Amino acid sequence: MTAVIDDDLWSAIGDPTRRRMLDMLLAAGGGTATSLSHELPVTRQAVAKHLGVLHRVGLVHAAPIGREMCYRLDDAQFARAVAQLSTVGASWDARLQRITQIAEAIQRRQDADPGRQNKT
Amino acid sequence: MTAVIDDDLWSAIGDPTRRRMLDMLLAAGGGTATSLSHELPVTRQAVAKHLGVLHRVGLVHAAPIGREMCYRLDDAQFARAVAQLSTVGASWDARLQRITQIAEAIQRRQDADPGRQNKT
DNA sequence: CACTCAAGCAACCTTCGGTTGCGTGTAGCG
DNA sequence: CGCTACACGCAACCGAAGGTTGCTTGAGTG
Repeated sequence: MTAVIDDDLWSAIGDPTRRRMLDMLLAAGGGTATSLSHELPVTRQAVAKHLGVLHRVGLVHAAPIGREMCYRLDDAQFARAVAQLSTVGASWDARLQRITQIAEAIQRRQDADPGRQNKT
Repeated sequence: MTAVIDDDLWSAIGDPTRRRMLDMLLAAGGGTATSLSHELPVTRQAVAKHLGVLHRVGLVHAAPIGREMCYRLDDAQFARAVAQLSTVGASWDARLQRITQIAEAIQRRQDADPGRQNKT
C-alpha cells in the first residue's frame, strides 16, 4: 500500500540545489535567478534552469518586474510536496517499526528455544 | 537554520526507482537484483546499479546465499534516512505555516482597512 | 556431466546538473 | 536623447547518472 507519489514533484525536491533554492525562496519570500545565485555555489544559468524545473511542476510562479523575473513559491503546491515527504516518511517509519517489533519477537523466541531454526 | 542533511543519503532516496526498491525491500524483508527487477519497470542491471548505490551509502547489506545475492535493509541507516525526510518536511511545514499566518494577518488588516496598501 | 539461471562486467545511449559564451532589452544616468 | 550597465534568455559543450543490450562466469540441479 505505497502512498501515491507524484514522481515529478518528488524529483523536483530531490535535487540538493533545488532543495536549497526552495529553502531560500521560503525564507526570503521570493527572488530572481541572479539573486538566488549569489548565495548558491552554482551559476545564474544553473539556477535559471532549476527555476524552470520548479516552474514546470508548479512549485513556483514567475512574475516579471521591470527587467527582472521574480519567482515566488506556490504555497499550495509546496504544501503538497511537503505532504508527500511526510507521507513517505510516515509510511516507512510505520513499517520499519512493525518489522523491528517482529524481529525482536523472533529474537526472543529463538533465545527461548534455540533448537528451532528456519531453513527457508 | 536548515537542518543538517546528508546529501548522499538524500540523493539515494531521491531517485524514484530507488524509493520503490526500498519500499519493496521494506515490505518483503529482502531480495535479489533479479527478484526486485521482476516488479520494476527497469532491467536487472539497472536494479543492480541502484543496489550498489544503496549499499555505498549503507542503506542495505549484501549477503551471498548460494549463487544469489540477497540484499536487506540496514534498519539503523534507513531510520536515519526517514528522519531526514521528517526533518526537512517539518522544517518546511513550520515555515510555511508561519508565512501563511502572516499572509492571513495582512489579509485581515487590508480587509479591515482597505485604504492602507503596501507599495513595497 | 550437461544444463540452467543469477551475477557480474563492459560498452553504449540519453538525460540532467552545470559551465562558458553570446546576444538582447530595459532601466537609469549624463 | 543616447550611452552604459545589468539581468535575462539562448546555445553549445562537458561530466556524471540512470538505463539498456550483450557477453561471460560460476554456483546449483537434472
